Amino acid sequence: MKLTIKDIARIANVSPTTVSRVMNGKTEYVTQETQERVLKVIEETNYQPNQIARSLVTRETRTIGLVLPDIRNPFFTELSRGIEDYANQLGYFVILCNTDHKSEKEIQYISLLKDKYIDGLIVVSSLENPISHIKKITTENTPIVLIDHKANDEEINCVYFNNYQGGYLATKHLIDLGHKNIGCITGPLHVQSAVERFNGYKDALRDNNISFKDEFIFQGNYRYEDGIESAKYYKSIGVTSIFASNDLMALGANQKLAELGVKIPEDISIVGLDNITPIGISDSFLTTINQPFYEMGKTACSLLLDQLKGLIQTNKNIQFDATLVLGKSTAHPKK
Amino acid sequence: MKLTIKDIARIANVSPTTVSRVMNGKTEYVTQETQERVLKVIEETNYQPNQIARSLVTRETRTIGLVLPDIRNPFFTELSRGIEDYANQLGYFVILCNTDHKSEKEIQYISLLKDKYIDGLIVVSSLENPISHIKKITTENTPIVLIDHKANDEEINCVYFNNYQGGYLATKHLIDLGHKNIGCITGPLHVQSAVERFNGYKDALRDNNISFKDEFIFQGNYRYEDGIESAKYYKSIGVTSIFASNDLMALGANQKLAELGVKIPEDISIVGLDNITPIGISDSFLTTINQPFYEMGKTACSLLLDQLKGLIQTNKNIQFDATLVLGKSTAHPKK
DNA sequence: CTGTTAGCGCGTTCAA
DNA sequence: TTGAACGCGCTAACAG
Repeated sequence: MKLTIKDIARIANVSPTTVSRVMNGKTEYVTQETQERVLKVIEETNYQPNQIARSLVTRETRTIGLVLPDIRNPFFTELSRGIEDYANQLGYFVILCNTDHKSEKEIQYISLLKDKYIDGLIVVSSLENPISHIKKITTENTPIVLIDHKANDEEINCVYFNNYQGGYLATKHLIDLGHKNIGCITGPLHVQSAVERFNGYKDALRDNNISFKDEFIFQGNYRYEDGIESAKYYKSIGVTSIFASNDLMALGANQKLAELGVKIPEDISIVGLDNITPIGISDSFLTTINQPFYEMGKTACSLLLDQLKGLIQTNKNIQFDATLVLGKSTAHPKK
Repeated sequence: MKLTIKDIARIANVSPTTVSRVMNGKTEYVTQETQERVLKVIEETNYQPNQIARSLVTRETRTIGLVLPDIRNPFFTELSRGIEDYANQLGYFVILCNTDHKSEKEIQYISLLKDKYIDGLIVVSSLENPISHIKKITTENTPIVLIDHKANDEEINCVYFNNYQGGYLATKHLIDLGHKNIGCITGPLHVQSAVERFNGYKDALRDNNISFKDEFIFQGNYRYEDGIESAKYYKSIGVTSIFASNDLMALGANQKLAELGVKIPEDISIVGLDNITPIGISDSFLTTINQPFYEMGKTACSLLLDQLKGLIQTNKNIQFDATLVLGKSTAHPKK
């Protein structure tokens, strides 16, 4: 049979309250003596308080919910470790929910997790209008952090990556190497991040007096296969370099181009974006733009816990910078 | 302010007990009429019962703990999705804890999660003697499933992969292709799975009258880098094929051998084990042995939940079979 | 400094 | 068929 606070109290010859006080460090009003006596009993009996009962009265579960599309996606794996490491360090547990990019699943999970079960919520949303949706199903007082989304004003806490800067830096790198014919594999252009990356590409060209050419654009969908598909096209039109809007497509293009006998980077330079480090690819092969997933997760979690503890009141928008990671997939164009 | 069962009772003009009965489907003794009235109020007020309070009396949290070394490892990512999909489908949440292969962290997590917070536990242990350790910190009645471990008798529920068969099949495949000089990159031989895979290799040779040669063995540590390191050695001693005890090492060896000008599979065939499908590697390149991570997770979870619900009493050991997955990294040896 | 009382929000007797 | 009373194990308010 499990021991309760009453048992400990009886054995230590004190009241349950005193035991509670000792456990919770409210030791200011407890004699050194009784304190030691209680601690000894707790130690000896290996007593652990019932968290459920405790939560019922304190109204905190020390558990946060993490809702994301799919943990198998390397971004989210890394992100989740950032979140979990931070949370666990502060004594919080993390409940993980995969939505598979489905709105119904996302809404259902959030609704289930809601304010009764968790202290806070971190969401990588797949909804069209996440803020209004999520605010509808959660209550005022549930702290929330949105990842990969940017809010207006201080509606909600947001942590996101500067996608525009990512596209800009990637393209600028190619320009700096001397490239003028620069292809761009875009992401799905109904998605914000893809548009921003694309805008970065366009502005980098403009700022360096290189004219934008429609035929250099290949619309992809962020998938490895899109990179594969683009390869034949780019080989045929003769660009000297390619900016792929994410690493998956960059690697796909690289793979297929190599198969087609195109030398990377001698014939065509490739730069990606995200800096996922897939197993089995020699490190530092791909030149890319780093997106600090782990750090973003950590920051999201710290933002959440700070709010939870009342350390901050206002919501924040925190943007993470893009940085260039040099690899072996880019070089000067051939003369 | 949050609504409680009392509020609903008052609004519907019944007692809290009746509301409780309606919510829990104990409707046998409730008039159709009152039932509808209560349901209507619940609907209108969007009332959701407090799970904490409920858990305090029912003694179930509908939450399970998942303790594993590192979610970033593709095996565990896949495994966790198998577990989560199954759990969520049945209305359970999953709390994820990464131990980074550290015994202290593992013990600490399990101890924290313990029987008060969760209904059951799934563990991929890094402990030397997981069963005795884990049984010590958990109580009798906490259902537990161990993954990647095999128990004697019915001490505990276990789900594991037939590593021996994996090593055997991989080696047999090379033999069937006509190879006689077959290298083996082993895993860390203080780990059970590595020993079993190695034994599979040895027995496959023996059963086919190929003598075991010490110089064909390269001891690795399951890391990509070990594969890289082994390449030079294998090139120098002139094997025609290599069985790598996991895919990571297989891919490492492949990478380095290619750089050294060795053609795969013409000069050297490579077969791996695990069937992880790393992003950026063309699908089906590597010939390997499939380990069904997702299925194993699902099975582990179903085992746990069955036990939770009292559907099964005895503990089970469930073994998963190895299957060959043909890729492009193996071929007949040159004459 | 310590203990008594009350109550968190539910499910579960037991009596009506 | 319904409801009043009790208790799950704990913390908080108030006395002493």
